[in-house]
Amino acid sequence: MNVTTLQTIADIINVSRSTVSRVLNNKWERYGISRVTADKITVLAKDLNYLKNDTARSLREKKTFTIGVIVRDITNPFYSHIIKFVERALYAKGYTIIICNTGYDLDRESSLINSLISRRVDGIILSPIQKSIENISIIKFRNVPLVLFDCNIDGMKADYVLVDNEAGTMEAIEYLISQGHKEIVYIGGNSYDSNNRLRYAAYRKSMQLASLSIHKNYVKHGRYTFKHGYDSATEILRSKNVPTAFFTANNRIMLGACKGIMDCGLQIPDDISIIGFDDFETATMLPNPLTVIRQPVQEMALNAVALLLSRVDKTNNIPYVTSLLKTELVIRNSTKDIN
Amino acid sequence: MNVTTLQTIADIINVSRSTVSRVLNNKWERYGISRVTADKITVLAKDLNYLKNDTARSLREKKTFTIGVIVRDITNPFYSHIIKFVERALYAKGYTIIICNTGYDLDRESSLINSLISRRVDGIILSPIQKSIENISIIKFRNVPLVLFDCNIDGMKADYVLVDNEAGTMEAIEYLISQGHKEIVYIGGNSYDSNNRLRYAAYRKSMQLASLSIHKNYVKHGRYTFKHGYDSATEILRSKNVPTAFFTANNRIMLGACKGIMDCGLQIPDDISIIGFDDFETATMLPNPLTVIRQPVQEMALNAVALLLSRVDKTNNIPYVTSLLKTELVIRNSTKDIN
DNA sequence: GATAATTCCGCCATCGATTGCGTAGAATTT
DNA sequence: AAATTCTACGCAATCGATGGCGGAATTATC
Repeated sequence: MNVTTLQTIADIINVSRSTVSRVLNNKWERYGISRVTADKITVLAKDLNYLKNDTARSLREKKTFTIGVIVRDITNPFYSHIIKFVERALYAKGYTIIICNTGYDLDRESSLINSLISRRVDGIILSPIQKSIENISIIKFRNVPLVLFDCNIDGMKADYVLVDNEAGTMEAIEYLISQGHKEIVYIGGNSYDSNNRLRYAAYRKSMQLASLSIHKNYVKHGRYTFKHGYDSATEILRSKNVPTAFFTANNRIMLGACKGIMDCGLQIPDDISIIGFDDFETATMLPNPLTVIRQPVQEMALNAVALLLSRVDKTNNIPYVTSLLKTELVIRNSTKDIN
Repeated sequence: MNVTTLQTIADIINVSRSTVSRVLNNKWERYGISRVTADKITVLAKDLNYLKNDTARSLREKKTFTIGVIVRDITNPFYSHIIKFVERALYAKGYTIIICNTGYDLDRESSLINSLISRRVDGIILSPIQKSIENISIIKFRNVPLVLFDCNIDGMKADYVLVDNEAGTMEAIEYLISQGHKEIVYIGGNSYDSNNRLRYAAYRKSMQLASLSIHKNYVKHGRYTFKHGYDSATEILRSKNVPTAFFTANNRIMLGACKGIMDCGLQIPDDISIIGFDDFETATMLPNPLTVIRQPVQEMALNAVALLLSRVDKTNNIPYVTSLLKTELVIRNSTKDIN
């Protein structure tokens, strides 16, 4: 049950633990330790299966080589892919990540943040809930390096990694309009969510630019869930005014809407066209592959990591950066030209 | 930039840090500290935003309240759901989880395990690759509590959380047979993977029990990927012997196979029936909702957590436990009765 | 032979929190 | 008044690794 520590090794070879530490950290030359001693230590450490104690090292160094990553929903492929890339990039730099899932719960987010700070993580990558302003303030108050992604918090100066929601949405809506659609539905997320607000604003802007009016029943805000997409779609399709196209604000809503459309006995894209935010694996699996707005997931992850590490490494006061990435309209086959 | 420590508080109130520690850990009564002092300390700690330093505590207590969770592919919904439930359950018990993604890479798994042990995690939940035996030995050698899930390693005694692959597969195959299918394809994962081996064996057994022969081109082992499913399905469907039903060993393969079937111009379930392992969100989204074998994800997660914590808490030597959970055949509409 | 220059490494404080053991002073008992 | 019992804490060691400063021992130089 006894674990090998520096002292164990030091005692056997009859040197001090400083010497052992220096050797095992490859600093023996700098400290003028003879090759003979160094070799003895190296060999013995291997024989004893010595593994450094990171908690001790962290305490002493005031650095844990740990990054906290907080997302809203780990089961959403958008986030799980982000996590995958973030983990990979950070691991390559010697960091470990602690992943937290808020499930869009503000209290939970707050408590997770406190826990991460208690653990003295070297930085936090956070996909905040819109109302997270106070939680975020705590992080800043503690001077913990922070990168926010996927959500803009009004009035909160910080480093951000975001996509250009406006351009992405407008490209999609204009594409629909170019195909002759005039009755376009918007099914979005929480009305206070920044992504949703921006996407909605862009939708309105595009419609306005084309002098198209928006039927008031054609806008549904709600949760980013399958159910919301499904319910909204069926409600609209069962009303007397039936639109020709749908725009959905995320992958879950899109899936729900598709299902709703199909359950109403309508075909995509023959009866209804649809475009949504987020690409995902099964987008190509529906009877007609879905046209989507792809977010550059890997790039977002890498940018977030790079931004964070630049804060972690240097104590410099770079001005806050917002990395605004472009989306891509992936045209498949879920819209129909009705001109 | 200075952080509040116990000493900071102690100095201001003129007590020792022991006293502060005892108060903040709610042990002041036990140590006979007056309520007056206790209150002063509590109030001041709040005023100064004191947050305990977990690295220090971990070092002293030889306990980190951290659990490592290693999965093969975090972007697979099966694992991301497991993680979600594991995280939630452990968080409720005061633990934080470090998530690692091996991507089916053995070296990476080894290196991740070492890193977790260096960090002195209190336990590890591992979804191993089949060849992980040496990696696992390291964990056992270090005496780190361990639960393996989703994969059985031959000859490795340990705590396991598994599903009953045999019963689950047989139920599915027998269901197909009961519908009159005789030509049933098996598209599986890596031939050395225990899940795949068991599922394959069960498939053979069911076929044999029904006195059905297995065409040698009707068995495809490979990677657990969309591509493998797609390629296998199209290859088989383009050959001269066309089967009537497919069995697929996981969600990714199933999706690929479905796409392959559709791309060959065939309909599910009219032309081809299909059943696969793993339930997933989009299973209901295809033209015809997919009949699948559902693994009890939440139960698996909770069992793994419970098992692990029982090892962490007590130093007792409970004999190894294998928690074998039942699957459920979720009948939707991807198979056709051809009797 | 004495001093200077190397070579090689140890001492000890430090990071922050957590107890086991002990004790000063007040209160109470005999 | 002496002895005993409480009350209310403090002291100091400990967890394991790190690094500044210093110094003994050996070799080189004059």
